[in-house]
Amino acid sequence: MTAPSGRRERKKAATRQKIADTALRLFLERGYDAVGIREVAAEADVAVTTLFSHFASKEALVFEQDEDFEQRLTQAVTGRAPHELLIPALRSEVQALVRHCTADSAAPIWRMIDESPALRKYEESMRLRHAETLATAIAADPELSRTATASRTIARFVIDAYSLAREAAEPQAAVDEIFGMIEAAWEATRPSRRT
Amino acid sequence: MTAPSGRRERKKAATRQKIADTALRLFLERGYDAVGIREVAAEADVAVTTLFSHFASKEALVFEQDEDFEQRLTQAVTGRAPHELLIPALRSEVQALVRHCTADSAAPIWRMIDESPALRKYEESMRLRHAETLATAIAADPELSRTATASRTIARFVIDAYSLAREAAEPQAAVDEIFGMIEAAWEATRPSRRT
DNA sequence: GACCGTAGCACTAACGGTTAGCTTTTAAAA
DNA sequence: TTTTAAAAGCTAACCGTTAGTGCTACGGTC
Repeated sequence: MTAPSGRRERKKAATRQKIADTALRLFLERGYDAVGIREVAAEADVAVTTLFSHFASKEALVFEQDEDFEQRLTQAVTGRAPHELLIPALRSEVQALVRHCTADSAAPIWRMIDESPALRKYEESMRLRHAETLATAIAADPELSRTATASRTIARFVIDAYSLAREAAEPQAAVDEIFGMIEAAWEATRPSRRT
Repeated sequence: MTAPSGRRERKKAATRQKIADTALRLFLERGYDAVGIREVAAEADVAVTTLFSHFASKEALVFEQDEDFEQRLTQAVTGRAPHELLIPALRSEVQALVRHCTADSAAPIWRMIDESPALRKYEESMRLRHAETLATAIAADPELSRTATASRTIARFVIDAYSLAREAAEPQAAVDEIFGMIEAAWEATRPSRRT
């Protein structure tokens, strides 16, 4: 029960991947709204219930690897070198993430997302989850020692930076501009010391 | 056609109000998820299609007067006294909004919202709409003259302040804390002058 | 006051995402 | 091998939402 040793896991992962690939392909070919769940399931040769045992909702099919995103952000906090400053670390991670999702190859997917209200909504609440996770990581860092509110706030601001930059005319420049503001906000929360 | 003169409008408004009141009552009595649209319509004595001609979705029944919220925020920008500073004006407006929705009388409604994922999602995307509206108001103010990105960013931050403070242990204090950060971020965007 | 145009509402029937209940397959453990 | 439980399947339904179609009554016009 504690040592899951192989084949079953591989098959499950394969099924999951096949569903995700099929879904994305159909969505890009004919539009997200024009493709039904029953159709995706049929094309991936699985039952509808199987599809929903792998993905919580139709929208989740599109944001298949959103956990990567979440982990990269928290990694930027928890995995940074000793005494490496928080904001610059987050800035370069967000820079990378924005570059990644404004790349030409990702364009059709994001166009699809922007065009579907359901997908936009889903992404928005995903971002809030990510902000909460990031806030927890920031609040847990003993080097930083900020209040819970300050941690949550900065986390939100960082996620906002990602979201705003992605939609800006010049994403890279927008990241820099917004992080200038975040840097200032962060400095304003520096706890007063007695040293 | 241009002079809507009375009875029809009153009847329509009455129907709308009756639906909203009935829905809210049922939702609070038995829980948002436990009450179906068909049931709300029956209790309000209208057809389901009528209900949907007044409200775009089930969630919209709960956020009936969200336009007030939006207008109060933009008013805080466009309607402030000459030379009155932007951030303090927004701060007191957000302070008022937070006080309003953390009042005891509003508690059951917000508890209901917090407990329903659908309602949370809906509120989240509502907030993004509000942020965009606010951003437009800020960008349009000639006294401020900030970039489009800076305007959007500050607008997001302000909406974040509202949302974070509402959930904080001490909402009023949280507003002050977050607005301290926003103030700093805003200062960082001050356009360089040649005076 | 009679006459249209149309806004508001009703009804039925359906569509699409999602879930519950129950059975079958199949990998892993004994 | 036998047992067990996870993974997958099928059916049938629930619920929010919408299309299609008509009826009714109000508002403006002659």
